[in-house]
Amino acid sequence: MLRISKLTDYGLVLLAHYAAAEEQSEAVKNAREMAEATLLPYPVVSKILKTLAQEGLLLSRRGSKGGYSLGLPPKEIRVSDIIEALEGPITLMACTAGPGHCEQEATCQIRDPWIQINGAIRETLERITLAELVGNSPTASSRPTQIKQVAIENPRDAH
Amino acid sequence: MLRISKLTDYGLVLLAHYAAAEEQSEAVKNAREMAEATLLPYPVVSKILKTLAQEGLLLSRRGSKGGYSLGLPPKEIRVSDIIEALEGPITLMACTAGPGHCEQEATCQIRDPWIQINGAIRETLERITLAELVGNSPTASSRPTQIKQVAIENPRDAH
DNA sequence: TATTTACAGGACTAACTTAGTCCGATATAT
DNA sequence: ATATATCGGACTAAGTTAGTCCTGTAAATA
Ligand code: FES
Ligand code: FES
Repeated sequence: MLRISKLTDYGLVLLAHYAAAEEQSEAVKNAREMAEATLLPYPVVSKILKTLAQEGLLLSRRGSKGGYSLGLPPKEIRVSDIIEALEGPITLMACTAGPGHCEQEATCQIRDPWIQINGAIRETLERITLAELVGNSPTASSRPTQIKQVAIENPRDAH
Repeated sequence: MLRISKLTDYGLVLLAHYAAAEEQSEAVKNAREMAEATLLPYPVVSKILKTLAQEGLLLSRRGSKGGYSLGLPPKEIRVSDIIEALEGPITLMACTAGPGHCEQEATCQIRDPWIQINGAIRETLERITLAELVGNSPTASSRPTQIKQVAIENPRDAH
């Protein structure tokens, strides 16, 4: 079903909350506050925020009055960055990750086009930022947000 | 990691073989022949072909000299059809499948944009056919195959 | 008609992945 | 000192996936 894990989904939701909080200059929120805001279990929220901090999407401050705040402006955090932080590279299948990952390589007819498809999907996710996710696209008021698709060049046409 | 299951991957590969076989008027191939061609275990191939036949992407003929052949011309089989046949609707997360699937709905800020993203990815996969996958796009000789991305309209701009 | 071939349908298992919990250590503010 | 919160990682239960196997049925052939 071509899915993203629940934890990653939570991560998106959590970062969206941080982006919204930042607008109201309440940048620092700890894991407990976020758990309450999202109705998610505290240990789960804690685990996800830790990972996001490791990956630089959040800044952490320890100790009393500690918590997390966004590590970058919402406009500079791409949806693809969030997904990659929580579940690694965006690859639909083993063989799109690089040579030697797929046992079918020897007899496979469709590796190259599939790599192109994978790239198109990844680029779609690269073109959406956290700012757009929470409705603060700089273009939002003037025209519809365009998530432009990337043209896929068929490698078989290249010669 | 945003993945497609191995079985679905195999299904793509198998259908690509059928598309290639059809060009050489060897339309009917049984599961054993396909297992040999792809180096996949016979039971696995058999299981996948059964499902694809159920879903109408392959036609089956039982008995001696039986086997499977494409149920539609390669140009009319979309990559999204194949994925949906083998793993159900293309939904990245529970909440993109419809209301009532996601426990976060009550507090969620990002459901609408996420549905748009999901749609863009699905449409990307709808625009690629099996014919293009095996290199027989009608446009392939004249210009690069363009997998056009779908513009995502931000629902927040709609009013 | 008997036999062989091949799909149909579905039960079943082992391996793997994911979701979620828990704990001891460390850093910070008061 | 003490309370607060993150850090880092181990751990478990539940769910999913990949792969196998078996019995039944349809078709071709001799
Ligand atoms: S190389 Fe992996 S499916 Fe083709
Ligand atoms: S994440 Fe499911 S409704 Fe928002």
